[in-house]
Amino acid sequence: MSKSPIPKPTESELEILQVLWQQGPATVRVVNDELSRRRDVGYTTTLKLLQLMLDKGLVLRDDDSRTHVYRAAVREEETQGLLLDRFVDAAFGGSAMKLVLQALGNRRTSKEELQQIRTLLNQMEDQKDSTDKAATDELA
Amino acid sequence: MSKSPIPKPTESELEILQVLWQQGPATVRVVNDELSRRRDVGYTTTLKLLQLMLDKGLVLRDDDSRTHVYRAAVREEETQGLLLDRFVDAAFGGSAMKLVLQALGNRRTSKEELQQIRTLLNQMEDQKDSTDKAATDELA
DNA sequence: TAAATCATACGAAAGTATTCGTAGTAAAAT
DNA sequence: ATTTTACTACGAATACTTTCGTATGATTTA
Repeated sequence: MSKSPIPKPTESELEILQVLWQQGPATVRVVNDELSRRRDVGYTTTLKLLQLMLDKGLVLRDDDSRTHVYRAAVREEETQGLLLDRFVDAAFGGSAMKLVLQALGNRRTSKEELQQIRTLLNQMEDQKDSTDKAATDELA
Repeated sequence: MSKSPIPKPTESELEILQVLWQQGPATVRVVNDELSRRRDVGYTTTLKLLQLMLDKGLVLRDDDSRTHVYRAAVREEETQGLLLDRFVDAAFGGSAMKLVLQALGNRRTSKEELQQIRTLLNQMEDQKDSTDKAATDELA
């Protein structure tokens, strides 16, 4: 069995996934109410989108009761990672570094956040060191 | 006169912009040859795309000679910044930090690149310090 | 100079995404 | 019990993107 070939969500679908990731399983009405806070969108539009997403395997639904409950079928980090890869290719010619520098540079970032990144950086360097050592040991 | 409302480039248009940013002004043929290195694309398709981009104001062209020369009308960093903002909203619910952590986390990044980020981080902290000090001075 | 090559313009088909109207039906309100 | 409200299904209109074929004309080659 191979992993399901779930397609890349479109922009609208992503909007819905955000709601489901944030709120957990929800009815069409709840999703639509949430979307409506941001922009004008008809109920049946949201319904149709959720139905299409069900077909694509992006969401699952519980239709035990008449009012169906939808939930995300794809994990947040995984999906974001996938989209990020594509985006880095499309907009930054594949250079994740350029993207990171842009994201950090042109933006107000709090000290706490900077520290968070620093911590991650340290972890990565540590790991790289041990990797390098392992590689050296290999050769010995 | 207000600034032109140049639309967000589509994925194909972005591909072309990448070429123009990298190579500088180029003919349709050059752009198409470059695109063809990556995927199968007809000459008139590239031509049409460039013509549409001209309409939208994404590129400019010099048609003094029969073989037109196109060049990007939008700057690379600016466009990337714009797209990045949209992407952060669409895929990361507006959290640039989550994006950066993802980008750094799920990827092999060289020591040099890590150092590059560290340097940027230091610059940002310095700037933040001086800003804080200025704000403090204000209050005194 | 005739034929082949190379270029642009443009219409239109094909593909994909988004939106909404309408029909049908179940549940709730009166 | 009848009316009103809430929900799903589905077709179809609209919009946007991408792709290509064909017409037309200029330039180069034989």
